[in-house]
Amino acid sequence: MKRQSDLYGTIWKIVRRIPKGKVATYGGVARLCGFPRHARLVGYALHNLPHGVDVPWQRVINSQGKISLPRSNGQYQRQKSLLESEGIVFVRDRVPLRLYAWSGKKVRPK
DNA sequence: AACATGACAGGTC
DNA sequence: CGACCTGCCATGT
Repeated sequence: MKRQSDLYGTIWKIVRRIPKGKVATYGGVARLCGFPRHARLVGYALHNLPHGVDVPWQRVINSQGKISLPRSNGQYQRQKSLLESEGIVFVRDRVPLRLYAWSGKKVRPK
């Protein structure tokens, strides 16, 4: 199989480091991977996540602290349930900042 | 090679 | 806080 970009592997590796009971943002994961501004790639990597691999994809949410999956088709509820079963609390569909694994500090090298 | 897409983020209004 | 626009960059057609 064509070894997809190592980027995905790196991303999955970082996502695996998000402790249970905590969450991280796409941008944050990208930053820790050493690829600032590749937030969309993180989403892409998780979307292409093969079944069976041990990656807590549900712990990654967007910068607004919300789930980035469509409410239709049960996708949204599925992720929410997984997080709640790990102790994550939602306040008006948002995860409190105190539950973030890493501070969402931004790096603006520009 | 050109163009469209996306599980995003940041800034503006 | 919400709606909108712009920047990003790997992927797929």
